[in-house]
Amino acid sequence: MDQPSRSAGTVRPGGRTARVRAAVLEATQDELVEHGFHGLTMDQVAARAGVGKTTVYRRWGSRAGLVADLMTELANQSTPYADTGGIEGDLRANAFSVLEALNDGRLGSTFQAVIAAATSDEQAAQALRAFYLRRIEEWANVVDLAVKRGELPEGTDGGEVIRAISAPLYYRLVVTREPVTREAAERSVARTLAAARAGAFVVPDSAG
Amino acid sequence: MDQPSRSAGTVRPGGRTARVRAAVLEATQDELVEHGFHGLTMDQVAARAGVGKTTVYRRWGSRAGLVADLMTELANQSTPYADTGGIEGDLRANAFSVLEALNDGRLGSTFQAVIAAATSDEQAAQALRAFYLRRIEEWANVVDLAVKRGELPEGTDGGEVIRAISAPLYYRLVVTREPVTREAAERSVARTLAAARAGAFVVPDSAG
DNA sequence: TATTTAATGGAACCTATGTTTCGTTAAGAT
DNA sequence: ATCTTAACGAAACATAGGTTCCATTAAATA
Repeated sequence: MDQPSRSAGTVRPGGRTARVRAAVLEATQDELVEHGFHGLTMDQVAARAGVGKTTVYRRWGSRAGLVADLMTELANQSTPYADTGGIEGDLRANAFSVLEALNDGRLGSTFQAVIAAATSDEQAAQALRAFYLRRIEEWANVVDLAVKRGELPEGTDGGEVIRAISAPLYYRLVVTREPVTREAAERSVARTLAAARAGAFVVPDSAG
Repeated sequence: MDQPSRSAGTVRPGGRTARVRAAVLEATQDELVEHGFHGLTMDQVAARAGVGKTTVYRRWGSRAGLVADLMTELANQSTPYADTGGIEGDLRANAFSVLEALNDGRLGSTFQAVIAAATSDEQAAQALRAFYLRRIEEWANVVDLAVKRGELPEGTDGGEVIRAISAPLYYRLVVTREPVTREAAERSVARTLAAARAGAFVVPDSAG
């Protein structure tokens, strides 16, 4: 096979190629909603997208390649951090955006699929890591702003605060598989904020 | 096919049947370490276990069935909660036991596999949920003891505290796929404890 | 130790998944 | 408008993954 996903689609990305990609990613999401990552097949995706399966294999190579590309696509649509004027509002905005994403049929299924894929596929793992590290970095800004406003102690690690907001929600989604509720999101904010105010997110070697 | 994993192995569980199960679960773990859940095949497992593949299909039915059984087996080996005499020591003991498990080649691979399987298989999802809810319930005791000793506020939700200890570690393992370090475990304890002392884990309707 | 039959396992079998071939279509360039 | 060839897709093909059949082995019981 000619290199999947490398050569194909780069020289003439316009028109047909773009339409094929959109249709395939769309179909992939639909299939993930209905069958999960384990039940995802290249064949079904191709059929659903109205595209030759040869094309799907050529450009994406494998199921993991499909979900990795999907994740990359989502990364590009990432929304900027909120600025509500106060750290509590900002963190709530962050928690609720995660909450909504996880409970959205299409997005939630997609996240779970990529998480599953990433456990045994390096390509998917990288797409996943890239997505979250970018998102964390983006939202860490709200913490820096809060520190400047004097709402949180000097040296508070923004990235860690943002991780702490999301962690309990993903833990419920993927580990204990309990419903990810609005209350869970609110509690996560309250607890993270309590710890942050107590200085538990201050890193040893960062005093400016 | 006769009902997989229902009828088989229950009437004559001694001798050969037990040896087959042990060999198959052992082989499953080995395969998970080497190839991950996606690369796990019934065929390979059977060959590695030195067992007919018919047997594997008959008793476990699918890859998800294998990892679900593996998880059930681990649940039975679950160790009781620590009692170091202080809540900080107890929570550290909990965090370190999670840390060790996730960084252990065999256990870590197994957890990741079950998590992956659970995203699209209900049997695996149930085994996973059962394992963690049991573990959480078990360790929640250390929080109740701490409340009785006056170390934490009345009404502190033990299950939630234990979840909060683990969550950041699993989040790193499975979502951002960053290394799960000793420092991460220690930070998790410090932050959870700070929030707990501030009363952020007190549930509204539980004052005794 | 003999009997019954649960449980196993080799081998043949089948289907879905993945690959290769090659003719057709249309993007991009002139 | 014409040309070049990237990209697509139908169909034939290969094979790994999963299933069925039935003879063999050995638990459990007396």
